[in-house]
Amino acid sequence: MGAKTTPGPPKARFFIRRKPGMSATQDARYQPSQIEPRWQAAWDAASCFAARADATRPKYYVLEMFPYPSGRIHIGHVRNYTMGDVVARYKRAQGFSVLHPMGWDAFGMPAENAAMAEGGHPATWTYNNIAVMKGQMKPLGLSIDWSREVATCDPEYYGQQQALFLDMLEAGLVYRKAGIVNWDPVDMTVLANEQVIDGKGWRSGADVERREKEQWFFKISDYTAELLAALDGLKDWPNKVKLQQRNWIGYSEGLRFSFDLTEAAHGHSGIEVFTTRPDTLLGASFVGIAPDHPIAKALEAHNPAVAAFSAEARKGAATEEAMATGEKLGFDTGLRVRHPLHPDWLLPVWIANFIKMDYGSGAVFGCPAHDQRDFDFATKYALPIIPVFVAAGTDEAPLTEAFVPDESDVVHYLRPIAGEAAQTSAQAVEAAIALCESRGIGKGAIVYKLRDWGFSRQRYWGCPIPMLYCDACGLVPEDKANLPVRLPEDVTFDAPGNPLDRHPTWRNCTCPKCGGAALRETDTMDTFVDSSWYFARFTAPHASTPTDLAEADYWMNVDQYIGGIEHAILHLLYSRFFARAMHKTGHLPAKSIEPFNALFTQGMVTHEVYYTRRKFDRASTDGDKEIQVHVTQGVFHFPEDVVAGDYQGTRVGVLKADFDSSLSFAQNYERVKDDHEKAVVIVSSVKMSKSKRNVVDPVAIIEQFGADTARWFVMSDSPPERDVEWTASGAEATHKHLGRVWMLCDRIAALPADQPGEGDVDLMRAMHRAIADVTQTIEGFAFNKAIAKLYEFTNTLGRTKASGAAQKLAMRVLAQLMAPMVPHLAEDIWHHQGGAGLVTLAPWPKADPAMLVEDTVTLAVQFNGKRRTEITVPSGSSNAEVEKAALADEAVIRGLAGATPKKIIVVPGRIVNVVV
RNA sequence: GCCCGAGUGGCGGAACGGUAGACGCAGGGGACUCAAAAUCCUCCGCCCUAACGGGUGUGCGAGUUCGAAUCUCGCCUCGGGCACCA
Repeated sequence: MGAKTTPGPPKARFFIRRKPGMSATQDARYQPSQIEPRWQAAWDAASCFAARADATRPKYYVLEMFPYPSGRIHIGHVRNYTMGDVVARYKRAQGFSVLHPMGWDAFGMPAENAAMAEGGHPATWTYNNIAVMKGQMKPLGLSIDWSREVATCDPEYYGQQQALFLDMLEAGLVYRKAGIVNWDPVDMTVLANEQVIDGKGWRSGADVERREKEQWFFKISDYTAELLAALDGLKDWPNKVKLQQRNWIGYSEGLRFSFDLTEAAHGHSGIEVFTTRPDTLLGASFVGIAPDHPIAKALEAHNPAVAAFSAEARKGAATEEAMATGEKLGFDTGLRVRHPLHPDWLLPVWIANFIKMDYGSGAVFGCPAHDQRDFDFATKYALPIIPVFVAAGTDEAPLTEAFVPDESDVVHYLRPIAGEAAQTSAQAVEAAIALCESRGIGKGAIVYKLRDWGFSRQRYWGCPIPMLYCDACGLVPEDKANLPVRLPEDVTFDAPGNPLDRHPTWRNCTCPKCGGAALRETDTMDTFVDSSWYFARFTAPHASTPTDLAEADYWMNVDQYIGGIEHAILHLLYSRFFARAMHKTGHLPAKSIEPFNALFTQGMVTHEVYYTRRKFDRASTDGDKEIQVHVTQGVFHFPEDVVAGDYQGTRVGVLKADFDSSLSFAQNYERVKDDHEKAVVIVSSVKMSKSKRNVVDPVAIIEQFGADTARWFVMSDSPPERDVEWTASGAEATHKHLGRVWMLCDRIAALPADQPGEGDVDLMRAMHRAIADVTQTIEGFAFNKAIAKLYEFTNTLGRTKASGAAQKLAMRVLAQLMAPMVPHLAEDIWHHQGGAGLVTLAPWPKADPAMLVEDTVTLAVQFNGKRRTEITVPSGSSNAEVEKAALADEAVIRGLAGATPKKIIVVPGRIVNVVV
């Protein structure tokens, strides 16, 4: 931490003073390290957080996306789980029966990579990490029902996942087919389309190759239309997420029809295409097919020139460079098709690299005049460019680029198929589809970008797919009685590829159908399968079926789901599909096909980056010459090694090793500012990463300041959906504030209960206002505003002269309102103020509406909308009374200078506007 | 290229179309102290003024309105998502 005031923990340097009346057990200092473990033990002893299905109470299920057990908790985890915990504790106090579970997304490649790098077994690595991370999370005091903890790598979990798989297989939602897959050459496994980012594997970053392979698929396409339509019903999801899902599903409306080949080729008499622009059919100049189109494949087998071209086109399609430059490559097959509207009009058939086999039918008709991609292609290969329409009021002229107007713009059709000469393209498309259908040329069709989810992975550390290969019976599902199909423990990671393939005996098994010898499937499931149903498993984590319907019926749906925006597409779309599949197979009730009622996507925790520069010369070559080049390299520093501060308006730093604490920061900086190896440059906040060394370790924070400080800090200032910057001074200020609250509690506890005072009504008004505001802001996920209100109320309470009894009451309520954010401190205050039992179990306070009304109200007075002065009137004054009071005001009289106002607008409780 | 979102003090951020800058951080001044830390008081958008007070101000430009940070239109900048999708 770069604190320039207090570099170390706030220990022996505090001035300790005992006050009369201080309780014997209470020290004068706020010491979270003593308070926090004590109250955590008290919560455990009272099993405050065990979720019980209680038919007499409303339930509330709050869930944060479960973590991958990487080995250490991150400050982002702290923010994520604290948000969930604030909601859980608040809802519990509101009388809900709350389910707030935690588990581990425990399968996946890092465990295997660790086994490869360091030896050992993925299971050992994973379970060790879980133990460490759980140990780091526990001190946060999260109100989690740990009895429901699950790890997806536990056979108890993945065995039920296998049962679910078998049910889905039976329901026709799983199939196997050969297809072109995305192959990650580094991780040596298949990736889903969603896991390919800019042509690279989402984990390895390696260029993804296209390979043909037998794959297992989930039939997500059965639900495409529904998954799209149901997004509209998700009222409490961020629009951003719904939009991303909509784009991903990718809805297109158009016409599907065939071009007849002049001569049948390799058993094909025609080429089916899909188009969203049938209105441009008379602008056709070629038909393009994908290199993987069946006709192209057949030609390839007979023609080496086609084979050479296709090989080039396939290679190019996957590389980033090809996608960036967008170079169009084509090969004229020599085949010809007839235009459906004019059988004598022949069009050439080209193989083109920009056409994808897995969208539409893998073939398009090219209309260069109205599609930029086709235009580029036609220009390169000298194909005709025939305009179908022109902008309204213009004549036909040679095109330099494709003319693609907005679909709601009216254009003038030179070569219309149907409809008026002047119409929008949306109207023309509709008319063209109707005409084509009536003439038997194709059919209106809807096409989606979303494809089935290929989920087999050639890895060890995943859920085995419970299928067998029997010579006699073929592909056979494993008998449910034999589940779980366990991963073998004796595996090696000394060679690339899947260790299950290499295992000497694991594959050998008995066919449940015929009793003969069979071989197991060695592919395992994508880890996204594991996370697609864990929320349902939490409702009955130890049931002997995937779920227990009675429990699922009580607890589902997840009322509030909280997690990162990075899961907007993959995890959330898969989970929505799984919920439907689980309903179809009888594992979830109908109400749960949309499993997450409300979704909240939180921002990241960021930190500024500190670096110094190292300059040196390095030998290099320039052509044949040996030369010296000057190199500048940034050297990153950890926050705890830097003292940051302000120097002449710029935020800069000094390395702690160079810092002389007897001098001011400016003096320190002046000593190093001309030395680039010592003067620390600070760049604004970015996502924490190990390579930039701008990481803040939550464990260190908790040790230094306590869990409550960490919790309060990550909830304050920034709205939860936005990124929050972690600053050393901010964390320290938070700690000081909590210390002040603690001292205030101490002072109020020492007051005699019968001590008289004045301003009780004002204090009670402030208290009820605070209850109302904090309640409302927590409900709205505006935790930063809730905290601002708590600061305000604390300041009021700190200044009040009210009676002892009123102050004690206000202090107890303050503890209750703070409890969701800082539960340990709240318990301590509650205890010292004589609150009954645990504040965690106390019912949430209710604001008295009568106490929210003030006696008087202050109104601003404007002249023509500009604020001039303000007046105070009794609340409930009529508009006429307010107007009279305003006109009697000295500043208003002065401002009017004898003139008569044209109009006076009175907004009750808000404003008076005098129009002159 | 297409689709979203956001621009408010030195900083994080508040503001049912109604007193812009709540609350916090940082900073200035003061009290206490031999001193420091801690604590407390106080000031704090910018410009003019000794002060009272006035002007100006929510990325830029228009518009709607008695009144716009907020609504509409057009720009600019930044961030995010998708992308040879037929």
